[in-house]
Amino acid sequence: MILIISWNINSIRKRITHLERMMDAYAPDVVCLQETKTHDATFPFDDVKRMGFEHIATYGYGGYNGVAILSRYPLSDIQCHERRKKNDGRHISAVMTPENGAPVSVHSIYVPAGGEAPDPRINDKFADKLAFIDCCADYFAGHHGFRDAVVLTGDLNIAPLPSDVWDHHKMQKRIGHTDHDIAALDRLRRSLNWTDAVREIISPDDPVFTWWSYRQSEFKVDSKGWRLDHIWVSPGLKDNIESAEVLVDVRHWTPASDHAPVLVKLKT
DNA sequence: ATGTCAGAAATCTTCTGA
Repeated sequence: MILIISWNINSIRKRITHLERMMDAYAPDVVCLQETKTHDATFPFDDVKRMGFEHIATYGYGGYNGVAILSRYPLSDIQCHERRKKNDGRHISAVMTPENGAPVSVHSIYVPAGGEAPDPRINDKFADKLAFIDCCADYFAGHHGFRDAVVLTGDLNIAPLPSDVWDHHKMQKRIGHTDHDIAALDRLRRSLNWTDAVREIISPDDPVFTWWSYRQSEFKVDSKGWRLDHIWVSPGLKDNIESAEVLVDVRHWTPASDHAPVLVKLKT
């Protein structure tokens, strides 16, 4: 069994006690983080190692972005990926080898949010988001050697299904739920014939959210969110999905990240 | 336009990104 968590932590230094609490409560084997918001020089390596995660891969980018992989098991072939010719701390991967299991390739990805205007012709940030996703799709399509055991995780900043937002009609013109977003995410999904692990377990008819805005003063964590964070598996792992859930209660731990972790268990 | 966070650079506050 491999227990994987993906979490946009919104500053690992601000959230270090929450990270420890989550490790204790859910005992994951590997944790993929996004928005660590720290240079590698100020990454809290000692704290994370003390939690039992001695194998750490980080790709920091100062006060913004930043991704990491924290593992109980050895990591090899750590790669910080340049995407659309920018080195801005948005994609890291490593191969994790469990004690009594086969190696698994693990990816932690932070897709650009995309700004406000839902038209890539006038909104450079949105065009950059779509270009980033296409670069990831090209990369995975060219890496058939890893097809058997790959896990893609992260804040993909897209909610693809009507049940992934709290009001499908209202959100169709909002970045993250536009036709452009959904088409781009589908191109990425087809790049390696990925399976959306959460939707294998939870019916596509049921609302599932991983993000709730800080800006809604009366936000209801259970009812008014978006599913922006995902864990996908390659075809070779599709039949290994044992369970999947969003750790909604973590969104209530103050001071909270605006994202809740996603947890998937894989049979090995 | 608005709401609320986090980090940076420079202060007792404003900016940027989300």
